[in-house]
Amino acid sequence: MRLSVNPNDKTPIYRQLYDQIASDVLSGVLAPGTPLPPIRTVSKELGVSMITVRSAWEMLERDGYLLTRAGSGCFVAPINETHRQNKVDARLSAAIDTLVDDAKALGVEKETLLSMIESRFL
Amino acid sequence: MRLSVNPNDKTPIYRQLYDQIASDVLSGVLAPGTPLPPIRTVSKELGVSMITVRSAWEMLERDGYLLTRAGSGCFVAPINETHRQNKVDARLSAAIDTLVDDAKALGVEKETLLSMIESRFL
Amino acid sequence: MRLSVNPNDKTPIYRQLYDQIASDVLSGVLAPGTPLPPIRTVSKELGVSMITVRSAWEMLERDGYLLTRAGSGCFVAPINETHRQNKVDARLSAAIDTLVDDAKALGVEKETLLSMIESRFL
Amino acid sequence: MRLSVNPNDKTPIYRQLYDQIASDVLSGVLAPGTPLPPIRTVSKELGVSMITVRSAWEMLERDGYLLTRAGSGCFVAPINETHRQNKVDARLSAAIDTLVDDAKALGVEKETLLSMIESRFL
DNA sequence: GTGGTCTAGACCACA
DNA sequence: GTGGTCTAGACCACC
Repeated sequence: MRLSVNPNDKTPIYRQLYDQIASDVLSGVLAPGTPLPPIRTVSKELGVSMITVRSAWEMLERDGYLLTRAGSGCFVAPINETHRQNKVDARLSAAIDTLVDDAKALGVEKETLLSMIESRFL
Repeated sequence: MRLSVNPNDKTPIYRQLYDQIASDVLSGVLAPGTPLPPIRTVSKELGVSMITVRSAWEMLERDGYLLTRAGSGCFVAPINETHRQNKVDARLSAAIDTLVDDAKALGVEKETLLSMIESRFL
Repeated sequence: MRLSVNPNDKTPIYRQLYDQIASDVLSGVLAPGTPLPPIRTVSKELGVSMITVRSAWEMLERDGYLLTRAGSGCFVAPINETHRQNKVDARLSAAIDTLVDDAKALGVEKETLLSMIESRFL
Repeated sequence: MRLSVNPNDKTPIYRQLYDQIASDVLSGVLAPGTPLPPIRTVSKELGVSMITVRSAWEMLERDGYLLTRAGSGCFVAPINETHRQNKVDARLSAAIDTLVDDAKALGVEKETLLSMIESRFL
């Protein structure tokens, strides 16, 4: 698992961490049961405060991506395959809706948009 | 021109205003030279502070979407066609990059993504 | 709205705050749209850190009890009546299940339990 | 005696063990004098650390539920009938107070609460 | 003025 | 060792 953080990005650090781990869980890169490195370790390696890391972990647990066992650490939560698929769809759908609405507002044709996307998908 | 604002949305109000007007200018819905309603009118109709409206207007002027003529109000700025096209492309490109990166991180295939988008484009 | 906190209680302070406000929203004591006092004010009055208060507020927003508008403050969220009733039921049901399981494990009869409860309900 | 443990539960493991045994002693399922399995056995069967089991046992001994005879292991402590009844009452009373306070805070009527409880007691 | 985020410490409970 | 909670500051964006 490779975590990285861009402090200059306008999206909050804890959000960047959340997104990376959530993606890895949803894509299967992080298998259920996998232990995560201790908060303090992540904190040191990324050069951010423990609390910032914790904040991301807490959101991840709330949303069902992680399980934490006090005293032993955090683990990737088991996830039902249909449930996983639903979450992937939901996440993509939201992003797509935003993009499509934007394209419509700008008066961009469907074909134009699709070809732009295709060319980006390498 | 129809402006609307959702105070509960997480995106700042001045940003919501900015985006709507910028889109309308770029798509041609608002033709160059079109006068905008006075700030105080917009402020009252939307129920937001004049300061908020002004900050959106200032940003739009800074980015070349509006012109202020002292004493007569704000007008949609003239815009060069290639310039317009560049801005549309830039804006869409950013959104597309985000979406494509997200799709990749989630392990979604190009075909799946394209078909999802196409179905949304009604 | 009267908030109070007991630092000696084993339940975390942010949880105590959460419970009080959630109850007041669910019972109707806090009507939708009611503005909450600023975090800093609550923080000072209760003698706890701003962050502790924020943590409670954040949970409340996540769970749909509060809406926050950056720059203007936090407000009690609108709530559908059936939704409200569901939440009340869910919360009581969980507490009841715990109690009944406990009573069963201790070998206490239904009648005994009911009379104990009735006598407490003044 | 059936002990079980859920490591994902938020209540500490030693507490889960404590509660189960205390309940069994108070309800009479575990009669005074009954020997408990050795700590190492419990530890292996439940997949938890010996230290965790020992800390539960120590707490149970401290609270008068168990007796340790050096060299022969742990046994359920003798218990006076009135003493037993007092402990049962104290434990239930605390749980009831919490529930009733919660119900009051939520504006739930006594009758509603009692009927909810009765229906759960099958 | 408001809330949102972050830091650098600290203490406790749990395993 | 681990995570859970809390403090006392700070800076920023928004209204």
